[in-house]
Amino acid sequence: MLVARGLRRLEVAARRALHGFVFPRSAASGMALPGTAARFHDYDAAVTSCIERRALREGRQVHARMIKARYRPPVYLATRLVIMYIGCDALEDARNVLDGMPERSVVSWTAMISGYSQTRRRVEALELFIQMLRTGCKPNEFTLATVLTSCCGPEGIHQVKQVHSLAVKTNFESHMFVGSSLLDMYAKSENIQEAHRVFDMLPERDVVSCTAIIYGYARQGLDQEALDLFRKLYSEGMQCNYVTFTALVTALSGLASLDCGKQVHGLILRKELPFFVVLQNSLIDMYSKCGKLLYSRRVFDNMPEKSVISWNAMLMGYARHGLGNEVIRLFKDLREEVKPDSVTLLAVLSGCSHGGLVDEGLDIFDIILKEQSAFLNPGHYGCVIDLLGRSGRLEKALNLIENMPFLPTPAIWGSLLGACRVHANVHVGELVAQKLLDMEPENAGNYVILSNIYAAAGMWKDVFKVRKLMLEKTLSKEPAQSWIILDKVIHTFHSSERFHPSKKDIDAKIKEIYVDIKASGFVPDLSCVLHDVDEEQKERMLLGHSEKLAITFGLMNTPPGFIIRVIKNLRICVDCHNFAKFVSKVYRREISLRDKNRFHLLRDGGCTCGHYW
DNA sequence: AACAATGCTA
Repeated sequence: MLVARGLRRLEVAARRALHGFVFPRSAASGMALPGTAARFHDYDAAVTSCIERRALREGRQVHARMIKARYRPPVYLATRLVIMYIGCDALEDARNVLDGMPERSVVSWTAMISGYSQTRRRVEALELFIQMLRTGCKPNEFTLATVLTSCCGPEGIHQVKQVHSLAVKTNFESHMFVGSSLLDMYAKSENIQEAHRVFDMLPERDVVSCTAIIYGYARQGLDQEALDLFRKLYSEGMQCNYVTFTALVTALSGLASLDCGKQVHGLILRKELPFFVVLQNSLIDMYSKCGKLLYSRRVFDNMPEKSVISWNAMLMGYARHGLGNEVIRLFKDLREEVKPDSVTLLAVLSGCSHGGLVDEGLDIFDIILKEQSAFLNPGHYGCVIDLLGRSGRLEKALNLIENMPFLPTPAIWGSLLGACRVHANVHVGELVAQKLLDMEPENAGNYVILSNIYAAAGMWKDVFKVRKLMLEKTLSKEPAQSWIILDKVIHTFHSSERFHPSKKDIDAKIKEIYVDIKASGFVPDLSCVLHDVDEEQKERMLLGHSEKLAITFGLMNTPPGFIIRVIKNLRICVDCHNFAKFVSKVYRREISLRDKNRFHLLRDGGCTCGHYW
């Protein structure tokens, strides 16, 4: 029985994955309606049949027949009606039946709460749950597991804690379904310690709880921890299904570890799982974030069925790598297969921006404005402002911000400020910076860019003013770090790294490189240093940047001709970008640099970003 | 009646 249920769940999941959550409905009516003299068993059989076939129209007829015959269904049968309506996505009808019930069972309440939960109507789910408690009905393990999935709004953590305490009182805390849901919700509200504590308390570790905790780490960006935990649980014999692998692959996208990614992909292939769109989508994304677009494309091309997300993941991959023409080509193919959504449009605009296809991007934006403007959100405008900024049309960008149907977000102003830096426009830059500093006075990055703009214009007095402002506010930015993966070992570097075991060798090598590239024309960009120190010290500080250390380490530890893949957690600094360009030329090495936003592929002194990022 | 679930830009 249990096994059969498990298999059905799997099948349901597979169908959902394949058909994008749309269940096939029964086509023709094949059921005789209960007659006027019908009794409980006749109605029960009819409603059950409708539940199984998700036959809404017939269900309504049965319900109407009951009313017409003045038949008052007992709690059980009325509950079945609620379940029937929910299964047919007719939530309002279900609610009407529930509200009309003189008595309700735990099952009736829970079914309705579950209906709201599954359709993301969280507020209604929680309100109904509270109403249920007020009437004195005691929740059971089904209710708690269900209602928890609705505790993920902004107030989520408080709600989770309340339901948690209720679970403790009712002794369901360690119930597998309740516990899994609980740990997942803690993880979703960024409370991974508590999530792990709940996980450790569960009587056993099943696929769902293991997957939820691994996903929890991956979602927080604790990718290394997610991978380590998977390794541990896997060696302890944990069961895996396609959701587990989806979680794992997501963690690997964050780590950008191509070797681990390939290894896990191999493991997945050996498991001979049936086809799941979701898992394949995560593989497309993983390979593109590891810098292997060819593999992404191979996964993409081999999919027997694609969802719009598959296309979007592939588009984003091309966009991240600055391959604008590929984005536009794939977008054309996409429109013949699926309906674009707002993420598709974002990917296309972002692809045009990263690929330097300014006019093409603006044309596409015009078409979108005419045909699908309902899809547009501030993000799309952000991409277009970036596009205008790239081509130096800063006034136009400013104009668009003022006339768009949204309030500008800090990110949008930030994008324009970056453009002002690239095009050395102090006038617009000051204007934009003023808005931005008002909105996020604590964001150190904005001060840095403004001071870069002043520095590029030689306005040293103003540079000093901005620095002073920063010092007064004692702002600190997220510490920069870069990493490189060699032989499946992750080597992480921080600025002015002091603890790496190869520190001495790296220092020696970086000085050697410095001499070589300077001889080829490299000039350090001192405006990248914001500390008020003398020039010699500035040069020394620049050499300590984490991406330079990682590149140097890669150059030392890989054979000639080997591509150096470095990942950075923030945007790459101008001086380091220049450094990498010269290294690629002088040492004849390709360098793939993934920063927070995109890939830079440096080859023979040039970069795929076109020097705008 | 119930737990985990892919893509998101400057």
